[in-house]
Amino acid sequence: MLKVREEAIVQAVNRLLAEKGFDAMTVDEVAAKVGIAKASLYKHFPSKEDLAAAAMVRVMRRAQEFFGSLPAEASPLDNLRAAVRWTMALKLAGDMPSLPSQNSSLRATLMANKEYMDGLIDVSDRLGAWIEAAQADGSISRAFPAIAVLYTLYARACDPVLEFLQMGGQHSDAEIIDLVLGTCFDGLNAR
Amino acid sequence: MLKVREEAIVQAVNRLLAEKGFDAMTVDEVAAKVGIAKASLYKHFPSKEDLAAAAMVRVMRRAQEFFGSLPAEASPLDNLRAAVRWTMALKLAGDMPSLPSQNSSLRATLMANKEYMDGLIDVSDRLGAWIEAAQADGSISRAFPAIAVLYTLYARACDPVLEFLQMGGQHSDAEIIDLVLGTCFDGLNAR
DNA sequence: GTCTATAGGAGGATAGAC
DNA sequence: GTCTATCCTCCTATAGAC
Repeated sequence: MLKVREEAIVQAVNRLLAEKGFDAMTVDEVAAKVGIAKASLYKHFPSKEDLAAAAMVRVMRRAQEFFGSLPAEASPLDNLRAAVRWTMALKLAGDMPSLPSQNSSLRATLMANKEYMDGLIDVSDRLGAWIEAAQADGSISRAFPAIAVLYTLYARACDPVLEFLQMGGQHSDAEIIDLVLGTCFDGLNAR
Repeated sequence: MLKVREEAIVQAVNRLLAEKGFDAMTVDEVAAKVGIAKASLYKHFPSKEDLAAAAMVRVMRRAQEFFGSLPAEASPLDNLRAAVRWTMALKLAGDMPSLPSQNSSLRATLMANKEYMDGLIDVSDRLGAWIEAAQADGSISRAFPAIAVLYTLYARACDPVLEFLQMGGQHSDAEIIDLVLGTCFDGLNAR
């Protein structure tokens, strides 16, 4: 019962974080969306920052589940592309929470959250291993440090190009994903 | 005299917008940075949104000046790469103001600002012309709609990869620019 | 046009009853 | 654990003297 209620809270937080971002989201909105009083929220989560952290933990878990669903025979590059596709689909669906990278109290709460940090490290390790394997087999360029490739992939989760193209209304979500995946892996230059 | 004072204000706003973003920036900080009282600020600019708009007008003007300084013999692709370089250098130097794309009162103020809108349209037109020329001469891939290319270039102005790499401390600003320029134009895949 | 002082309101968090 | 009612801080914006 408690778990169900808290899942509903975190889901509402997730949507609001995706829609408006952390700063613009208010705790009153979260309470209204869940349909409970604000004070009740604070019985479940001690602060707004912890609400956001719970949403991040949730999305990290979903990423790990997605990784588990990937076919074993896929190449490292296939896995990287699939991961980026999954991330962009989440964002286009309005389910990718977005946090400001500069907010320090939020950063502190996140980095103190063991579940989030463990998930982040696990996800980064898996992506990192695929990146190095893909560079070893020659599918990803060796000109870039693996960490730069990792950051570039992570950045697709908050790429404004996605929402701009979506707002334009000229392309379906699937087309947008293909487009941005193309610019990301193939580059803007003609091949 | 008034122009000098206002230029100092806008410069302070520009720095603060680059450092903390619009939401986290307070008018008190701006006043403190300039060294005048907050009420005096409001004699020059009617609102916080107008302060941000002035900073955006300034950066747009600087972009137009930069375009004017480009050599006439440069190819369209050269110009595009130079523009992205300039943008990223501005961001790495802490001089690229960053605004939340979802704030509606800010959007309204920006879109009501003729000087900003004219600058934005002029910049977009110049970039758009280079993009189409580069696609015509075969240097930029024709697989992407010109508007998607334009968005992709604009997005380098707020690319988190830049600050992440900068925070890592492993690369100089020049190396970071080369790296991200490489991922942007050449793609992650090996060529 | 600069200042001090303050209005006005939003929003995070808590008190205390049930 | 849920509610209502409130506290308190921060921040934008303005009043009014000089």
